[in-house]
Amino acid sequence: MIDLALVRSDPERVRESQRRRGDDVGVVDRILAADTRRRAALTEFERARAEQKSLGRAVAQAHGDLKTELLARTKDLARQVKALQADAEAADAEARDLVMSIGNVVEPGVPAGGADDFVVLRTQGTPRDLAAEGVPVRDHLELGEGLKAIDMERGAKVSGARFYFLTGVGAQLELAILNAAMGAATSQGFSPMITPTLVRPETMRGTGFLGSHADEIYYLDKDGLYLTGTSEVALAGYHTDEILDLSDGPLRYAGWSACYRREAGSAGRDTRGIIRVHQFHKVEIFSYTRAEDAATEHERFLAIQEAMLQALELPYRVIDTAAGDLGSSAARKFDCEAWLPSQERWMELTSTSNCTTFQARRLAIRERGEDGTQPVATVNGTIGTTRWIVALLENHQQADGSVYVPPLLRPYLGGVETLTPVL
RNA sequence: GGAGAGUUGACCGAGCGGCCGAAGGUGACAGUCUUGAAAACUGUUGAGGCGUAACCCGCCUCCGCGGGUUCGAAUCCCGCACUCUCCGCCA
Repeated sequence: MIDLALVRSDPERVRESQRRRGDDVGVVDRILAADTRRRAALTEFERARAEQKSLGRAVAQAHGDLKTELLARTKDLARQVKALQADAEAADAEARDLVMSIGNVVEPGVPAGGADDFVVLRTQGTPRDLAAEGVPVRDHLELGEGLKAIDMERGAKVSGARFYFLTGVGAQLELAILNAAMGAATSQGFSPMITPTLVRPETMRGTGFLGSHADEIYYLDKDGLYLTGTSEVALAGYHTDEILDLSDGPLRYAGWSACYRREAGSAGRDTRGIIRVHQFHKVEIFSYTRAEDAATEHERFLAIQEAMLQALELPYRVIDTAAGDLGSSAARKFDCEAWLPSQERWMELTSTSNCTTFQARRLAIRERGEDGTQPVATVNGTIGTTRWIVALLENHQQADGSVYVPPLLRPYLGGVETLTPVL
């Protein structure tokens, strides 16, 4: 939820944000109109209510005829107050719905446009020339099957399309990635967390995921619970309705969880292997910071992500996502994309979003300031997922179908330097 | 799944249908005292909103959430969520 005060004081800034996102600009003026109605209705209700209260106090002290007379007046007033309250509540709900309907105000510097209008900030490492090395390019599934690491067929048999088993070294590889990520996060001061993956509607709504992406989310009708697509949801909900003490710096958490995604709009895309699946694991870092420190924290997240990818010796590029491709909560988003040799394209491995005060406003998460409280900012980012297996297998493949293991992961794989095919 | 008890501010905890946004305590902050600290004493200390752009001030809302009764609800009634205890069931 954006700041209503900002809409009032600087509507043009909000209009510009909507324009860059490619969203409805007219909503800004509808918000202003609704807010005017809301305040008028509220003032009227409050005036009537104040009268009712003072009359009520008089009733309590009056006796006899005077009391009877006063009671006659209050009855009518009570009806009036009730009606005015209903008006005020309706006007408030209307204004609130409108404010809730728009995405976060994008940060200055965010490229305008849609999914293809990202800006490449830098490219790190060089994709191998596999042909020159005499390595026949195998994709991650072929490599994974050779290693007996990935079993798609049985995944489909048991659960359907986009499900899989990780077996043997495949399972170990995933645990290695996640453990390395958890280790990196804790050494950077993030508290390790294992989070719930089923959440209440209020939590899902509060984190901004029930907007345009609602179709992406699994819902358990019998229980009224949503399956989360990222531990960001639980980590953001963790401090709902709290006033935090950030005087010792940001609160930093690293959440490990299974993630569930319906992939409703992506039929036919990335159908081979484990690039796009319904269930995977992820380690997510998450910070609650002061609003003025959020951009710095965001850069910090990106640096941690890049350090992970470099330690895994993966060639990648960093993109600054265009406004139209941002989630509703994000004011700015950086993705790291690794090279995918089998498809000769870049594939997203990490994403980090600065949500500024958008989520915190919805979830009522504040900090105590000089005078009163103010909403905090939230920042989130990926530092390890199942999908990283894809990039590792493909980029580190050898001519014989074996796969080089970067040193960071070896401690989790019994010290081996190479994964070799099972014949 | 069944039965019972509970949910009040940062925390503990009292609360009669009518000066109750709520006693008392703890904590925190400030002051007095002290070379300094502790102790003691004194004071301050919830959130959201409207008037209003800001101050002062005034007003409204909030006692788990949502309804209802009433001139008037933290208090009475109904529903829901959550917590705890016991029983049952399953690990």
